[in-house]
Amino acid sequence: MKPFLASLLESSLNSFQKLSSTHCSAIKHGYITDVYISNRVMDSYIKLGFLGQAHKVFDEMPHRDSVSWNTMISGHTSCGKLEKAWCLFTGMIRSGSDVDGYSFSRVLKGVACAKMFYLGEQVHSLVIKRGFESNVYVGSALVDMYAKCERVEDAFDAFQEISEVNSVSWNALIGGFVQVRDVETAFWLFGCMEMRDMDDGTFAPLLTLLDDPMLCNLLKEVHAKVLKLGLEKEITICNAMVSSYADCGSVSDAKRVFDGVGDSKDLITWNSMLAGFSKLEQKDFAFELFIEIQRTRVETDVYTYTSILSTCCGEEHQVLGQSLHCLVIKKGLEQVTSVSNSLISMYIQFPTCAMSDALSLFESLEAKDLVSWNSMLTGLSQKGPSEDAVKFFTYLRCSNLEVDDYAFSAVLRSCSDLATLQLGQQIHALATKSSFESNEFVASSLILMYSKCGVIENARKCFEKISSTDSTVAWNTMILGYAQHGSGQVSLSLFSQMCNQNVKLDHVTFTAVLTACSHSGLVQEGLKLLHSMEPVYKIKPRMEHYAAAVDLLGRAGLVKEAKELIESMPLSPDPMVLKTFLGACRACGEIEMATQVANHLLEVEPDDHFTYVWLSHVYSDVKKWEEKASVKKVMKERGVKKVPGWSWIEIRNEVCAFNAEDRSHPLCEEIYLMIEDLSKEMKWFETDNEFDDQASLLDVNHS
DNA sequence: GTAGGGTTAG
Repeated sequence: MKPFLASLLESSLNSFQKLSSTHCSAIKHGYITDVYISNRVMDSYIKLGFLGQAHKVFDEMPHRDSVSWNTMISGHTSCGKLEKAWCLFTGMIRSGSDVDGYSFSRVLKGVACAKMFYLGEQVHSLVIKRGFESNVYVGSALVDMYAKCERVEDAFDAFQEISEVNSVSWNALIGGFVQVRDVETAFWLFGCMEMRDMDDGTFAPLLTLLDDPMLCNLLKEVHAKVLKLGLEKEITICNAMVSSYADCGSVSDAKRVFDGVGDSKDLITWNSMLAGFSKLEQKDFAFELFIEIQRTRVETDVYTYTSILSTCCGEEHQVLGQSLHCLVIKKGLEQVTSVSNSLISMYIQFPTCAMSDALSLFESLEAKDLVSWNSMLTGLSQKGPSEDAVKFFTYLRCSNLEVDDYAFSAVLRSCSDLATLQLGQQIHALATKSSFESNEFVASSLILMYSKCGVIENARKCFEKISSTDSTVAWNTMILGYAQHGSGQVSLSLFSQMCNQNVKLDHVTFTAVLTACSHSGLVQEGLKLLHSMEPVYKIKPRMEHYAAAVDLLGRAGLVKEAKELIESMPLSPDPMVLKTFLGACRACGEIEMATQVANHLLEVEPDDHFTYVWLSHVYSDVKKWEEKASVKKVMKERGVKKVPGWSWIEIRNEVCAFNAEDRSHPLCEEIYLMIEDLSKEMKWFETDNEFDDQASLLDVNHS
């Protein structure tokens, strides 16, 4: 009878009805009292996902053996119910049942998934007590538990206790080093492995470490090894490889691997390629692929939507983004935190008034996480008003979430924008307390904040405290800080240090050094840098670099050279370059040229108040009152209003804002008397710093 | 009847 029932149970694996009728017949024939039969019934219920039914059988069993306990333990661990699994495990010990290798490996799996390190240590001591540490199953489960808890040294110790390690033991150990992103050790261990032990479980996690263009050659070596071992058809390897090639910047290699998978693609293959296109700014390919996924009727998931939503940014994708939002609602994914976070950051990046859409999404999201908060905070710090970003930061601190490096970095950028030193210092103290002071992004924002507030020595201190010496963003910010402070030579010497220490340069580095040259009148140095960007540093000059160079020439009074530079540009100059040039014309008194450029700008950007105001200044300079009046008239006709430039000063935690000729302050008389005194004093100290007394267009800040 | 692996948002 036993074999009959066993085979019946086997055949009823995919049907609850068949299984319950078999169960009934087992009860009817009295076979359910048999431990073996009951264990099989329990196991089948669990496999069909009916844990409650299995538990009922377990509770009603007159006799239980180790298999009964182990089956129930793994039933609970595999669906994440560690607490219940742990109760069963301790119950098993109390009942005097024989705790064996199966029990340990299963309970350890649950502990690993829940990352309950302290429970894991307790199990480990029991493992030693009962002499199971050399058992490859138990040992590998221990390695995995320590690895998942990020205790790589303990994982290594447990690994060494295993008498005969196999590929699973190796993979679990390497997985630990992958998780803590210790590339060196992970690859060292990989080098120690025998070829025969390497399988898909070895390569897939290792590949996730290769996510930088600098590691592209290593990626190709690993790829070659995969081919050598004949593992190139393994889907997990292919999926990881698509992501790695994309992260290393090679979209063509990613696509080649993706195409090589043929019809065996699973959802992760599609999602990896989609994320790759999205990351590498191949937006059109991403949209095409998304449509192809729909066409092939592959069931999409959360990953598919987060990737495609992050592809939609900017004006051209606004309508598409909104349609995708509808699709998300239709699919019932709007309350999934990661999807909603993608929607929030998508709306924030849309150019037209999308902050309120983002905010209403944020407010209606039930399970907000740190990414949700930080997305909003970053949006507010980029689009303003900065005061709101600061308020939002205080709300975040009142929530039960821990403020992280993203949040600190964003709110400090708003402090820079507001130039509120005291508030910035308070947030600096908070960041230090939370150990984020040496984080490259937080430190860079601190550098920015102190530079903007004029305390360059504190900016330098923050720069010195950064843990990684190769942080491009930190170097860039420091260079820019000195540039704005008028210490161009210091900026240039930092730039050469950066080159000597092989810190990666990017386009921002050049904007910063060109600004430095511009503010310190280092014309030749600046031009040399601009012209060496592409041939020496392989970075193509962008519009902002030309604008900085035009500013450099303009401040030096070399308006003809500025004109020639614009004419020699490989790109046609954008309004920013032309506005900078307009400033140069005004400074050099080139009225005709200024009029020409301004007229062109008035055609391209008729709604921008900037050109009208500057052109009218140009005419005032040379007392051409009629022309000035006609500019004002056109401005009025077109309904363009001057946006006043505001300045502000922080006094005892309070920000006082004022603009030109402002007489609204109660202490106005005294303030103006003080300004008069200071002006007199300044005249005494007037130096030969001729390049810094002209307002730079690039520095103009409006609130 | 035991242990390991690939995709997302700030």
